Amino acid sequence: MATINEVALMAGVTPATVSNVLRKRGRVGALTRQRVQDAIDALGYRPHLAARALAEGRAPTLALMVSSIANPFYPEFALAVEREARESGHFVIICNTNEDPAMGRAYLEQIAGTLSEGVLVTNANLDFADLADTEARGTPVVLCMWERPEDGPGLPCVAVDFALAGRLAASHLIALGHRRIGAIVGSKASGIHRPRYEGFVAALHEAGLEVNAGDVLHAPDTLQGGYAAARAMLGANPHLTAIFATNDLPALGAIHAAADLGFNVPNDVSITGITDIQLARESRPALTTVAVPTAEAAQLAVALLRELIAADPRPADATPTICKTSAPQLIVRGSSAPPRLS
Amino acid sequence: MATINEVALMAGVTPATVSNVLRKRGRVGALTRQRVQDAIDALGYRPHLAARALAEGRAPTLALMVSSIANPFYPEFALAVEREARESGHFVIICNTNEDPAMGRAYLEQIAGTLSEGVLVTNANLDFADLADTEARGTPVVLCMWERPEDGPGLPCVAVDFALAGRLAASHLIALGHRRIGAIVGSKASGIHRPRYEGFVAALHEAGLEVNAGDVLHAPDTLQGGYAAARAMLGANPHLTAIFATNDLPALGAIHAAADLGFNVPNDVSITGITDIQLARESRPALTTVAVPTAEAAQLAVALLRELIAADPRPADATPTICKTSAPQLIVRGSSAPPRLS
DNA sequence: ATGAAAGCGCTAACAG
DNA sequence: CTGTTAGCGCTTTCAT
Repeated sequence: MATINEVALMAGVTPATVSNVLRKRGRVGALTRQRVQDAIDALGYRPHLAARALAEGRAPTLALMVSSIANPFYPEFALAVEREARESGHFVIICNTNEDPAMGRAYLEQIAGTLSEGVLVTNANLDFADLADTEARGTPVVLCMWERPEDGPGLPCVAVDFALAGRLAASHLIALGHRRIGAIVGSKASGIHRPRYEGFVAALHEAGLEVNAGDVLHAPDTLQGGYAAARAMLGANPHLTAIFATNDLPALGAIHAAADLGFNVPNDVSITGITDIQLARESRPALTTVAVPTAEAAQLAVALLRELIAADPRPADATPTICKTSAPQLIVRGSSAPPRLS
Repeated sequence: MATINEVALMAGVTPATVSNVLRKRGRVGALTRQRVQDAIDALGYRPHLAARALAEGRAPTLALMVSSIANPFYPEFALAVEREARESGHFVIICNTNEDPAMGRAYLEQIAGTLSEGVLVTNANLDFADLADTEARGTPVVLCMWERPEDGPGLPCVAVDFALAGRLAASHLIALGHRRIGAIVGSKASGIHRPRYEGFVAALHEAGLEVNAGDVLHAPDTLQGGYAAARAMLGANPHLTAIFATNDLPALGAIHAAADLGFNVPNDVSITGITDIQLARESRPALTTVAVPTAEAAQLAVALLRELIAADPRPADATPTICKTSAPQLIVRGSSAPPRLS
């Protein structure tokens, strides 16, 4: 790897001039610039990013904390994050915590502020204290897609109106004529998917419908989780005509369960999800769901992170920014229909 | 962010001693070590990774080049890569090329050797010349899951026996009694999935079966691609009793197409894929496929990369290592069955 | 318009 | 066992 010194030597200038050429700082003669450029090309010189980071007192990367990139939701999110991060020349380091707070802490301690200039956190099961520490140590942290900002660690956050998402899905089912609607609620950690469920409940109440406790099941936020829950639910309550799930994956699992039990989806039972992951439109029947602005959230989160980085040193005691995405939107597909007349 | 100097100052020692404590180099008195440790704790000191990288002449990250992390295959792969990379203290930077060679080049030029110590390449549609340049500039590059090492850029490679994979899937269908088998072959770039298809053809020939040119369709390596291809294929050749796809995603698409055309899978038509992505076992009917050792390949690739990094300066004119994974394995699920008697 | 010099935070000899 | 000294490659005033 050629260094800036070698380039300078070859071009007969000092490293400072080479640096100026590189940063396009203008204050360089056309002829000199050409000589430098030639040397760069001849040597195949590329600036050493770690060195540059050190000299500039910044870091060229952002850390993206997720529980597992293999969870189908995150790849789409990560892609959008990377795209936006590139705008400011940042690279994205992907940090899988595997749901283990200790692993999350290890990541934060190692790279926050030393290799990554900022940290983006989605549902990675991290200790709030670790996040607060990171922030206190001077590295901006932004939460994204957090269910309830008000219950969080009090950090800057990009919020999605998940309550509205729940409400939209429920209203759709109600409008179709469903009166007995089961709910599969993500159970991971405490409170996850609470707002979605609350939106669901609110919509039912407004329509004068009861939420039967027996029709609400908590389940892991996975296909299998939804499958098991739906199986149990449909087995116990054959009068249900619809199932509301707080996430797409369990909803998809519920569709499988219904099929296995001999129910036709959507004619015997309607099923809805929330998020609109790729798979939602690609499975059969395609899933009626409430699309959450994933890419927009990612973009806003990175932009916010960037602002915080630029605002260094951050104004003390400022209340953390909460930034809202545009509203979630109902997407009607093949998994919902009016209930059978019976 | 506290620096090593501040720690040293507080502990009444020099930075060198602090460094020794950090690296557990032993040559430090118990009492001094304690004082240093206390200072570290008091200050919340964390070593600056960029600085360390610069001083050590190495980089703390590995670059993972993929075309798009949103392609369902990569997340599983990336997860395994990260897991293995952590073993040597490396972080993983995810580089989505979006199928654009120019974008791939930009990534390589920027981070190879300056922020990343090594580059892991899967199917990211990169110019071979760019890879060769990267390698020539001194940054180890390892190819992984490459279809045909012999046709590649002549770089170290972790190879999967994809021909065998094709053969296994085909043999399975033949053993079930299928005689007229269609093929959906990934068409992205030239030659992708060639070995898989060749394995398929070989198995058919050995069984004395013809490959009817009309029964072979090229399709994009996606669900929709497989859907369209299968629809066309089943529409034109109703005598087909099975479809062999060179990848899981198109196979899954084919299942949907068959269903939409009123065919029962597997009773009217059997369908097989290759890879065994998560979705293969989670969709209905679950996909009969040939599992490729994804995690193992990732692990081997990172290990190989590590070796090459350690072997710096690499022995010139050494022929690039080719490292083989264990064999792919047939996984029979619900999408394949004997053909109807008729 | 270009050069000289200092320093970012850390590590790695080598001395003592 | 601990301190001294020199960088790693780059940027950035401040001179000239």
